[in-house]
Amino acid sequence: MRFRLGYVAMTMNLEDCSPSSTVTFNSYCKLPDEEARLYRLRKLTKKNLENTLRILRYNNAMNIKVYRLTSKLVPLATHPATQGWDYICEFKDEFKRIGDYVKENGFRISAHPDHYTLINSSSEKVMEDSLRDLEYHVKMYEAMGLDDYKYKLVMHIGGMYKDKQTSVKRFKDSFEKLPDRIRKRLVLENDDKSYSALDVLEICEELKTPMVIDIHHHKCINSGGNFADLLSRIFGTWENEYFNPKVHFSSPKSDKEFRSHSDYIDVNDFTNFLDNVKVLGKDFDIMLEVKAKDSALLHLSKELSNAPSLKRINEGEFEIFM
DNA sequence: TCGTGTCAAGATCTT
DNA sequence: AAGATCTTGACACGA
Repeated sequence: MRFRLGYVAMTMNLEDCSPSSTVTFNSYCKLPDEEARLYRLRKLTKKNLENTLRILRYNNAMNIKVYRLTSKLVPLATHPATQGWDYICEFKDEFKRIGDYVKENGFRISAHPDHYTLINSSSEKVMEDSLRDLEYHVKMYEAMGLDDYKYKLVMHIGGMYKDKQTSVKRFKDSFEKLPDRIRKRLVLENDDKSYSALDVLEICEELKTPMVIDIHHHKCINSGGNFADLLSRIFGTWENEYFNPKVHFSSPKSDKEFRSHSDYIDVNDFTNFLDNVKVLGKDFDIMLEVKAKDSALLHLSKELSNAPSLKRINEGEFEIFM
C-alpha cells in the first residue's frame, strides 16, 4: 500500500519563482493608458506561467508528483475590468507546454478556487462571480490540454446563511445545474466551521462526486462516529475516478490557534493518521497544506524515512507495510 | 531596502 | 447597520 505527498502552489527552494505575481486593481487603474495596463497583465501572466513550469520541473526532479496549481496564474483574470482580454488565446502555447509536461511526467494536478467562490449563495451577484471563477479555472485546464475530467477543482460547500438545510439544498441545486465541463471537475471538501466531513460526504454520495477530507478541518468540527468507517466511505467516492483518493493534511499552529496552519507537519501527528488509514489498504495521495510548502514536504519525507513499517520509495512516495 | 498596511472577491461575528 | 475578523502571498507605499 502506497501514498504520495504533494504541496500547494509555491516552492520555497527556487529563487524568484512565484507563480502568483499580481497587480492590485488600484495600481492597475493608475497606469497611464490601456496599452500600459495590458502590458502589465501580459508580463505578469507570462512570468507566472513560466514559473509554474519551473516548479513542475523542480517537482519532477524531486519526485513530487502531486501538486496544486495556484489560482492566481492570471492577474485580475475574473475582474470585470479585464473581461475583454483573451489571455487563453494569447498564452495558448504556454498553457499547452504546462499541460504537456503534466501528462508526459504523470503529474496529479489540482486547483482550489478560493473561499470567495460559493455556489450556494443566495446572492445573484455572488453566484455569477463564482461561476466566472470556476469557468476561469476550467478554461485554463482546457488550454493546457488537460481536458479529461481527472484533473480536479476542489471546493467547499459554502456558507450556512442561518439555515443549513436550505443552504445544502441550494448547493445541490446549483451543483446539478452546472455545465458538465465544470461539474465533472469538482471535488468537495469539508471546512473547519460549517460543513463537517459527514455533511460533505452525504452530499458527495448523493451527487456522485468525489470527496477530499481535510484531516485538520475534521479535527475542528468532528461530527463523531468511527474514523475508519468515515474514511472508507470517503475513499469510496473515488471508485470511478482515475486517481486514487486524496486527503488534505496540516498541523495546527498551536492549541490556542488551533485552526491556523503551522509551518511544518508534526511527524507524530502524521504517523498517527497513517495508522488510521492503513486499515483500509488502499493507495492514496496526501496534499500538505502548510506554510513551509515543499520544504515542509521534504522535511517530513526525511523524518518518515526512519519510521517503522514505512519504506521511502523516493522523496514523494512511500510504501506502508501492514 | 525594509517594514507595514492593503488588496477583487464573502461570510460571519462583534459592536 | 457598520465595522472587524478570518486567511493569504504579494503588492505598494512611505520611512
